[in-house]
Amino acid sequence: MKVTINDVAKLAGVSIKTVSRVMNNEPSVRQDTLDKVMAAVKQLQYQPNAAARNLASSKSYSIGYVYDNPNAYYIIDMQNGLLEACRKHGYELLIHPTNAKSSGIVQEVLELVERSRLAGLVLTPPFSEMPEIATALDTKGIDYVRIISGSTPSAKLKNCVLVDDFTAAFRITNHLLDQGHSKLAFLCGDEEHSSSGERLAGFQAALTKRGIALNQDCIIPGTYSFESGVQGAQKLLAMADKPTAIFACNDEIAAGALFCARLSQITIPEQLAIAGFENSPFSRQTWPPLTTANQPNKTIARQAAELLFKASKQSSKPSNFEQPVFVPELVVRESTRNDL
Amino acid sequence: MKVTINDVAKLAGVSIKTVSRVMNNEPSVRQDTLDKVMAAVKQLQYQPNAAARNLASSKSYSIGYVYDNPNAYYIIDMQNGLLEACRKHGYELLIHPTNAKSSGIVQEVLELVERSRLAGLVLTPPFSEMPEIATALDTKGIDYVRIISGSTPSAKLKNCVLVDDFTAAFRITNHLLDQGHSKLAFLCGDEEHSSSGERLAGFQAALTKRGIALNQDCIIPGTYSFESGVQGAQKLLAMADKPTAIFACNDEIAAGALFCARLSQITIPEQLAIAGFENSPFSRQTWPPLTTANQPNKTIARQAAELLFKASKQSSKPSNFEQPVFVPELVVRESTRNDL
DNA sequence: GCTTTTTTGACTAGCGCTGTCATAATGCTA
DNA sequence: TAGCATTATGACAGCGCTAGTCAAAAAAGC
Repeated sequence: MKVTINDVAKLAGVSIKTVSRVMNNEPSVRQDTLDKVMAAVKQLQYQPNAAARNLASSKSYSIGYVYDNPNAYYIIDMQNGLLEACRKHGYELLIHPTNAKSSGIVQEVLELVERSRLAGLVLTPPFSEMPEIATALDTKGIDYVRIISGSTPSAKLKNCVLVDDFTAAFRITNHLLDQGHSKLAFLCGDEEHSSSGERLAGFQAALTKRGIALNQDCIIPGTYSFESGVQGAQKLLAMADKPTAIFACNDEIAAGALFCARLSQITIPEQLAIAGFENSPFSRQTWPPLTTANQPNKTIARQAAELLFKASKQSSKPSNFEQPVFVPELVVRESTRNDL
Repeated sequence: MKVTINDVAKLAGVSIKTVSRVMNNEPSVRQDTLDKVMAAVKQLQYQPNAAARNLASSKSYSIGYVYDNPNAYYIIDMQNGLLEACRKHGYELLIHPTNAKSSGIVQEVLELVERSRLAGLVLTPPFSEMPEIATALDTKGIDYVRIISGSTPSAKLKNCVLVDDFTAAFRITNHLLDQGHSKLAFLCGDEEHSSSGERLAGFQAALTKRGIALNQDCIIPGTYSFESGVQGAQKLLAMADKPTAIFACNDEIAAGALFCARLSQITIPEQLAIAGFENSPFSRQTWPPLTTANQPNKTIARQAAELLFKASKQSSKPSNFEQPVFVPELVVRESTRNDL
């Protein structure tokens, strides 16, 4: 029933210690003994007891995913990506949704790591952008990888996976301009998410480059939610000089804007173009479908986890970090295509 | 730094074993020693080491959630509900998405439990409806709770949380009939999910009760997906004698039907009423918003976990199971309200 | 064939906790 | 208040594994 390291050792005709060496990828094991052991492992379907391992080595084989994000699609994608990497490397994933705005958040994260003996943490916005968390983790020597908005790797951004929101937003905006729009508006996401700021910056840069003036009233603060999109669009559509194109900070906001436009009997894309960001499933399910930028969350998450594993294995080399950069690609759909 | 049970014992002036007793809510600890220990625990912020506990007791403090469901909102709600219960009882949650249709699924689940030393499993459709899984778990003596479609508690459905899809569907259909519709259609979900069958049964029962004939061609097989809704609606709208109301098996299908109707220039709800099921966030985000049935997934999940904990604590009493029944409530919105 | 290097094994000592069972403290009865 | 039944507490072994130390064995090098 329960297979222990002993059984494997016996079957392979080697000592416990050797099996242990194999299981922990220690060097100085000959190829043929390694094969013998692996064969026995496979035959017995041996799975080392994580608890015992953990206890004996004070290493752990699980990582944590801390998040506070109302976007179900985002979370699921992230989770699946992390899980994929975890399975590959024999780790477990502990999910920890929490409230980013609670006062004891740093303490909470620290306790989580300690209590569950985590090997490391994957942080998404807004946690990945909270310096107090990074500092606390650094101090305690806890490994972590942040998924963060940015385009240029740098030392300060060690252990980060970057998502180049700026460039993606720049391209979306260009697309809007290419459609002949000149009165553009921007619906922001939560301001504590730097992605919102980056996307806005990309938007502005594109306008500037084309020499198109931006009415500052057309930048509407908001949150990453459908409701925020509805309200933001309401404000915009109430303006005397209505914009003809809206760039929403994510698909949910865009869907809200679409909803509002429909309420106001405005046709999309003829009277108003709307673009979103993220390429979440419902950007395909609105009517008309949304132009957006494809943010490969699952892949991003997988990379983040891989980085974390790499880090915790050679935790001595701190500066040698890769910093993958993802640039979400433009996806054009009917919500902006008035040329069709 | 690292607080062990030893430190607590010393500070409280008792033996390690007594602290252990307190931590495990064992009886026969006097009130005053209990207080002393609790004080020490609080002062040191002691958190028992799960790995050591696990190893020593061969009990485990984590449960698994096995799922295969493309519906992000559903998963997130379930997860959050489970997590809530887990936190309350000091358990951890291990999530395990997988493919229900893979051939080795029973084996996979069994291995999962063994490898991760799980205290039990929460199963949602379609896993909760696979007899081979229930049998395998029973044989191995593994605790589990199923979330399943049904209205009447029974011995066969021990360790189940029931969702009364039949009654909810009956009510939705009644609502449709109350709006004056007589040509109704039904868009099914995956047939391996019994919820689809139950909802269809409720639908049919309501029609029968009112003496309204149902055109069998108006029952369209499908899956729980947006695309399926689009395709299903396409078929219905191509019929010579179009239905005037569609009951979709869930909100996603309904959204797909809505999408299709829009493509066909059909106005909702004037020319066609559409109802969904589940009350997921986007039932509020379509245009017009969807009439649906509110399925309290988070609460359901919490209950399921609570049941599981109860079961694993007193695993000797098998028949004494509660079987909570949830009846999703009708939520009327614009997609069916042609009286307004 | 002999030395050097690389692999392997036997053994030991925990990791932090729980289970068992013996012992001590307390409560109860007469 | 002795004498017994209870209840509360503690000593100790051990869960399955890792890690370190050496020593023995095997392979490689000259």
